[in-house]
Amino acid sequence: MGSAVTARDLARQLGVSQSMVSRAFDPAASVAPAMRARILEAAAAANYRPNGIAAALTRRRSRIVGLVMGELQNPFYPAVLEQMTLALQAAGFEALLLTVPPGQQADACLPRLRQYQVDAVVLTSASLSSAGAAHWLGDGRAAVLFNRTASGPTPLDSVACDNAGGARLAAEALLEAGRQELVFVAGRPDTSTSQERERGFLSAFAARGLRAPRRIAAGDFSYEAGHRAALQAGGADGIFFANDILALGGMDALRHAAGRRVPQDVAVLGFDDIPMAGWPGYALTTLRQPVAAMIAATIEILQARLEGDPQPARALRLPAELVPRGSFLPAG
Amino acid sequence: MGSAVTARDLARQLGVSQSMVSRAFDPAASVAPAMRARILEAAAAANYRPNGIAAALTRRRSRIVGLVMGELQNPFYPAVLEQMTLALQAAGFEALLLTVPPGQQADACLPRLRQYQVDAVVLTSASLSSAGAAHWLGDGRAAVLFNRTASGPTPLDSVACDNAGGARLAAEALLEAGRQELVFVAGRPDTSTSQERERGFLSAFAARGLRAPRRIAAGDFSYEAGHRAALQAGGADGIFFANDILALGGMDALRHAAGRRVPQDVAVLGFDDIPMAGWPGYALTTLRQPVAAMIAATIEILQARLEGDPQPARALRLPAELVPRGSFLPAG
DNA sequence: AGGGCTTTTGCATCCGTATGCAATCACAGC
DNA sequence: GCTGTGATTGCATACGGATGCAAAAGCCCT
Repeated sequence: MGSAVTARDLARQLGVSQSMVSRAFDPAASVAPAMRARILEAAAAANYRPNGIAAALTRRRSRIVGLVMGELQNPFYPAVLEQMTLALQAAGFEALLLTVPPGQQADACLPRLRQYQVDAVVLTSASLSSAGAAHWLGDGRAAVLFNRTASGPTPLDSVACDNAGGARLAAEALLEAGRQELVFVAGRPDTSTSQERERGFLSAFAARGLRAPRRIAAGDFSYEAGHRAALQAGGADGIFFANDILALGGMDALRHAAGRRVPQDVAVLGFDDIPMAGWPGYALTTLRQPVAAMIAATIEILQARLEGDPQPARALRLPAELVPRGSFLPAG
Repeated sequence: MGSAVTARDLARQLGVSQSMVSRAFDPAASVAPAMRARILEAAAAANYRPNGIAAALTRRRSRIVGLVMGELQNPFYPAVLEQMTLALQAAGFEALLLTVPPGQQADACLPRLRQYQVDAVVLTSASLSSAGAAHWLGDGRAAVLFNRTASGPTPLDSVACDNAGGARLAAEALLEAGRQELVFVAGRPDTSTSQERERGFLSAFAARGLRAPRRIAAGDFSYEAGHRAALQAGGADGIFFANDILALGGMDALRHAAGRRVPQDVAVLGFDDIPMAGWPGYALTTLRQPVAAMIAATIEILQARLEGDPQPARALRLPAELVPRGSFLPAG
């Protein structure tokens, strides 16, 4: 603390000005190569690193990105969080993690984020009101919705996977396998993921002139909700759950409570491809989200926006991939 | 950005000095009640909040706590992360999330944490070298190991659950139930959790003058490792896994690959009580870590240290609780 | 050698807030 | 009404670095 070396200390020690120390750390600054080398060497020796807080103050850019997470109990997100943090670090940002207190709107986090001069926000789970978004963006800060899409017209960029397309794949595979009585289990109704997956699933039926499959509302994206939903599925021979965690709960219900065999009696499909989907006890056939690509895209968009990219907001969609496992083996 | 209201703006508008605005936000400062009310009201109207970055600069305290996480793929940690973030927020801190790139020492994160003037660090999974710890603490910053204990003599505080005691409970329950051929499955060997759980498990045997149970090294704390380990368990009639995720992999192996019934043929116990342990498909009997209490203790220690508490480092242990489920029903 | 240029460097100042210190004010006691 | 005392307030400066601007130093050419 008192022992922390400052740019001034280093400058004095080297007999140069503090500005030069500052510039030596800015690759874009014009500094004689010899001088830069001398400074960086001395800095390394003294264990000096520019104070990020002070830099943030003058630059009006903190290089901190707020990560607003909810639903951390959905096993899809920990992996996202881990990779996102690493990717942000690699891009030169730090990640400030905010958890939305259950039931709250993400808008509640904005004041705290502004207070810490966060450059950008990545929102998963929770979304922003368009008023909140407009306010935030108006300040020259960036925001990206991850695995989510804004409902109304919005100035927010979003990155998600092609939920509808993935769900259509699920429906087509089930239909081609000759499954007759299909069911869709919806998750949290106010999420774009659940809505889009439902829409995509239905679209395959419409395209073939079939009547829409039965729909069960699980209420939210939890194991327990999936469990309950599956018990209402009656004699369905194919169930597409809005995400994996629902599907796992559903499979357990089907097998242990309803006494039905998966996949012989009933095929089960999920969405996300969380680690547990691959466990032999479940072997859940599912649609894999291209997480790595989604994260890369997110960061690219953030950086572009921070550099002032004036494009209108985009809703980027990356394709989901069907991962066949034991809970349903597609024909062919 | 340009539109951000500063304390000066507000002060000018109110015809007072900037200092008064600053003080109005400091509950300990002496400000006439009427003045404070007037300022806070105007602040609210103007949507003003003190710039945390600037405050951090003058205060030499950022009110940011670094959270160094690893093993985010272990479902025990997401819950910890979520609660920890909420608790830190409630205590007036922000959480900066750092992921240790796989295989790296947490020391690698310290420079970045210093750079952002983080007040304190909470380390889960990864640990600090004692040199790194000494350096960090010497700077007036705090650090706490969570769910981990330092191996050698160390100046680091730690909060964990009583792993040895919990493991002893597991052993005693198995022995009292008359299980004869017991096995301990170790996790990552260099973690205090695995070591202590093993030690505690063995101690129950020693106390009864029984020879030590068999030991299988899973290698790390993953589902797959647990799966592999269980296949080596032969005719064991009771297996205590160093944590839940190992136990789940083990149960699947026992049931689906080894064709053994749980709990009739073999009792299975885990440690942590992750959400999946409660799923009906597993119904894993396990030792619950008192996560909420551990987090509260962690924050309490952090705060005390930041206020200069000179106590020697403590290793706090909170008791684990046996949660009986279907994978092993203790006698009585 | 001198002029016109391009790099390098240093000087000052600013970012937005906190805080020690001195000035001011309010109010009680006499 | 005047002085003493404590509560309020304003002033000035510091925190650690970034950066516009001008001064200084090279450099190339005629």
